[in-house]
Amino acid sequence: MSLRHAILVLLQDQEASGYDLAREFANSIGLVWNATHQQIYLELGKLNEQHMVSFRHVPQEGKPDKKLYSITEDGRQELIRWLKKPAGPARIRDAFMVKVAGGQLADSGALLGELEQLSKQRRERLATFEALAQRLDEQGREENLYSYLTVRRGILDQRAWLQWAEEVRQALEHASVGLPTS
Amino acid sequence: MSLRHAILVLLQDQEASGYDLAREFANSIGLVWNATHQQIYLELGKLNEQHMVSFRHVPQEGKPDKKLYSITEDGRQELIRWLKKPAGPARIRDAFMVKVAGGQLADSGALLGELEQLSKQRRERLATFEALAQRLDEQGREENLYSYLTVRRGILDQRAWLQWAEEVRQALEHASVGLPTS
DNA sequence: GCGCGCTGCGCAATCCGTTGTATAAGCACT
DNA sequence: AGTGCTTATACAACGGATTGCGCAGCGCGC
Repeated sequence: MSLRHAILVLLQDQEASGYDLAREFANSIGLVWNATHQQIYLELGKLNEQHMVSFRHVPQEGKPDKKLYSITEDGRQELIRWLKKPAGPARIRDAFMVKVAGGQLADSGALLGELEQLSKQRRERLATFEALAQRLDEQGREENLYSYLTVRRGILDQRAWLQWAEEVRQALEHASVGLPTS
Repeated sequence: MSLRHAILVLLQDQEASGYDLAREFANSIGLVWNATHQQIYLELGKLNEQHMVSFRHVPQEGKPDKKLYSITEDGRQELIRWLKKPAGPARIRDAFMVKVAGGQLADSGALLGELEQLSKQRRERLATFEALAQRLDEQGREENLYSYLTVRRGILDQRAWLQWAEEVRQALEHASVGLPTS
């Protein structure tokens, strides 16, 4: 259970609403830990009850009011405590990979189409991360060291995936030559 | 929910016991989809009720009896149906990455130690995958195409991680020069 | 004028997944 | 003789995660 810790890490830099956090989970941190808005709102509620975060109401015009959360001293202590003990093993659930593994039964054309679509998403993400890395570098890499390293992980991950996708594309195009396209 | 589909993919090649599957989930497929033995036994039970797998009792001496499961025609149909529809997004839970992102509060020394340990595991995995890839290649890459591509994904993933780890190591060693080790 | 998408919050039900416990036999080490 | 690992299966309890639903107003395009 370290969704709470991921939230605390994000709140360390700046106060944020549940909605803000949900967006960050969909982008940057999403590469490493994902969560939906329902999960985040629930966890923020629990963290508040346990005095690890506090919030202030911010009325807005044209938009719904929001709650801006910030980390408390208790929250910071909990984060430090958690950082000290070894992290649990990384877990993944990649349905597309399962499909590739079972590819004999699949339609190569459909698989290639899906691969193209995912590649497009990965290329976009790569561009975003590269821009972000450059920005952090210009601002001073030392001050943003941990953010910079996290983004680097994202970049290397996207590149590795895209390289693999290229291998798959070539292999499947070869394999589907002369086969029915259906 | 595609633990069931991962199981069906594995059973496509050969019949296996719950224990066999658990081992495969801990190794090869574990890179892509992980599951514990309890989860697997439970899912096998459900798959059996829904006539997607069948099993035969195999009495053993010196060891407990086992149930060897194989995929049925219904199971194969379900797999094909699932392969046709687009895969859900990949999900990850990497607690160590969360720790790096929140690294300002952490002890660099401890983080470096954990990094070393994880690197060792990754290097071992890389060696296993490289050996497996070579074996598949010698047996004929065409016949084992989908297994080969899955293993390639594993190799590229480990290499990318190790490259990143090297960057982190250098950055943290720089950063911790002159700082208190506590 | 109508639908769609974005911003923003939240509840409820159900399903998935983890953790703990249990049984049972052989083998290796101390 | 005791401890712990491996093979092999399984139940029960709890907590985490997904899915479905609901409210609410603004802006954009057709």
